[in-house]
Amino acid sequence: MPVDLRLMRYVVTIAEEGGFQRAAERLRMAQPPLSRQILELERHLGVSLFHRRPTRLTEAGEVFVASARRVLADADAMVERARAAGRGESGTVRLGMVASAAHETVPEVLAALRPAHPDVVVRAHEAWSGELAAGLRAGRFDLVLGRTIPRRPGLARQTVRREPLVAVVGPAHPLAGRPAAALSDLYGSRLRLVPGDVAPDYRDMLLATLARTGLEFEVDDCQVLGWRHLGLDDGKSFALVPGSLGALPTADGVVLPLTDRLPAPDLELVWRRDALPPAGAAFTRVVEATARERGWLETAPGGRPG
Amino acid sequence: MPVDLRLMRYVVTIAEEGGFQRAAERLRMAQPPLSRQILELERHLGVSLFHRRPTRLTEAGEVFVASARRVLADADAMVERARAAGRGESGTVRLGMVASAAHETVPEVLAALRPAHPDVVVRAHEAWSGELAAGLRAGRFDLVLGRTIPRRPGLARQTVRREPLVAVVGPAHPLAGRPAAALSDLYGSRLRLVPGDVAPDYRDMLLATLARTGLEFEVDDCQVLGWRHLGLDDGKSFALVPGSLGALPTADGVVLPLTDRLPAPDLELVWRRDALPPAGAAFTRVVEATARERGWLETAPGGRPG
DNA sequence: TAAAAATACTCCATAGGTATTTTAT
DNA sequence: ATAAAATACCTATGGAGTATTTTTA
Repeated sequence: MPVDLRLMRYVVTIAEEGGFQRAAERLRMAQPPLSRQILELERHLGVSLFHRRPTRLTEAGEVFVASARRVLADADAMVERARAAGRGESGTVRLGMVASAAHETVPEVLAALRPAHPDVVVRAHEAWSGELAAGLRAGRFDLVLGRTIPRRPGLARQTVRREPLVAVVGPAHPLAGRPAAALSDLYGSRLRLVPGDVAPDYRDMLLATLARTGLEFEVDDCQVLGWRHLGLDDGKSFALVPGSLGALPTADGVVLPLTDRLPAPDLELVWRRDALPPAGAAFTRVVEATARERGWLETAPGGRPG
Repeated sequence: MPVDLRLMRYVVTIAEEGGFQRAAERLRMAQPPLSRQILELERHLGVSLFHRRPTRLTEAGEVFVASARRVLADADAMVERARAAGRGESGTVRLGMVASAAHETVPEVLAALRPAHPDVVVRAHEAWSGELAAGLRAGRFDLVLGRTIPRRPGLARQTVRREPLVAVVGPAHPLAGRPAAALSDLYGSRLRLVPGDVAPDYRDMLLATLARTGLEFEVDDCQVLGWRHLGLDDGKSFALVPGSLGALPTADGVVLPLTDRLPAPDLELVWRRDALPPAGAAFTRVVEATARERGWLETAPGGRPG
């Protein structure tokens, strides 16, 4: 005979009402089954919980009631917590993101998330585009913020931010110090590019955008990964990065806005349609609201990439 | 539909086994009813707890399981705690005691109780015999340690300590400083006695014992109650107290052992047979053991009062 | 296609109801 | 004498079983 919550409620109610009859009324039942249930419970426990006539708790009954109150309150709270988790009000989001989102976009989203969903924990991991797509498919990420995550059936996405590309040159570069430059000014400089094995789609997208300008650049792959090791100190190399990353202080780079207003690939939030936890859904709603508030989606003057 | 412990056990087991079939086996039941119960629970909560094929917890399920484990452990512990309370391993004993027990007897009993029953709390109140008997009848005390509690049907008792009376005199009394005295040496001194309204039976018992000696004493009631205000400084008064109280340092008294070895009324533990809490029963067992160990029941040379 | 969960139905154990007796004040 | 709890017996809800279908990896 399991001691279940129903019996705990019975004992607590009898203790509160000070009698079986009144307790039975409050429990919307008749007195005899209540008496019988308690007697069976007492027999099962091997202790009597109540003195009878008048009805008063025994020492064991006091102990039982004290614990039962805790258990009942816990059980109630549990139901509410589970429902809240189902609504995405608590839980963990495993977020993968490119470096160009980690600098400005994600911190602003997290700042908006905290007051709205204080019990949602975000575990953010920075990774290259290739790793993001793979991690999403393998279930290591719930959500991914990236720029050229391939479209596949089963993946849902939402554009988060459109922004222009800016050039970064080393301090020794002839254009260093200029307030802005046209892409044609950089002709003859070498384009330092992320290697194809870690972000093939991003690399292809960037090269396609450049191809549309009609200008051809010598391309040189970065050997040391990371936005802080672009290798620009030779005075004749440049890199192209999304505008929101341009403000990031780098060890060897000087930002050079482009008058061409070349668009960077859209920053998108991507998730597996069949595996989005409720907290992740809440996260997407916050991202959407933040993007609208900050005007991240207003099309840049240079147009958007097709 | 109440979320009871049975359903919690189901969810926890499915989570642990990683599947409905294996969980059903461990729960000694068939798989279909288990599936149905979980589906109904999920419908009731408005959240799904498991992803199916493969079976894995949702965020809400994680929350549910974490809470359910706590609740189940609490419920189990509750049953054990209630049983322990029923065996007297925890609980509160409301003890009434005369001052002559508070000094030496009760502290030694409590010292023996603590290691044996660490969760039994004793609330000890010092009171005169009359108040002890009344408090016991009224249910204010579970147990009473007194010397002349009247015998009544429904009251159970157990002798705790037999000891001789000693005389106490003031520093100015002619016998002060003597190592001992015979009762006859005190002839002519005034007997300071507890007033009849607070301890009538004790007073009567003492006077009867004295009457059997053949000596008659002038009797003078104490006006200020308390063993520290015997009023002995006139140099011609004395009091008679149980021996274990004689060692108590008093402001105005000097102990004078009696060669007559007059027995004090037995110190007895008394309780209502119908209202002894389990912790009280444990207390009586400890008292009995302590009395045996300390030799409190060895009859004093002077014999015992009949 | 094979393994696992969901559906359809059936049954029965037990929580609860009604009538009555017992018990303690 | 009366009020409250216990006992006896009955009813029916819902939890569990068996057979089967559906699903997706």
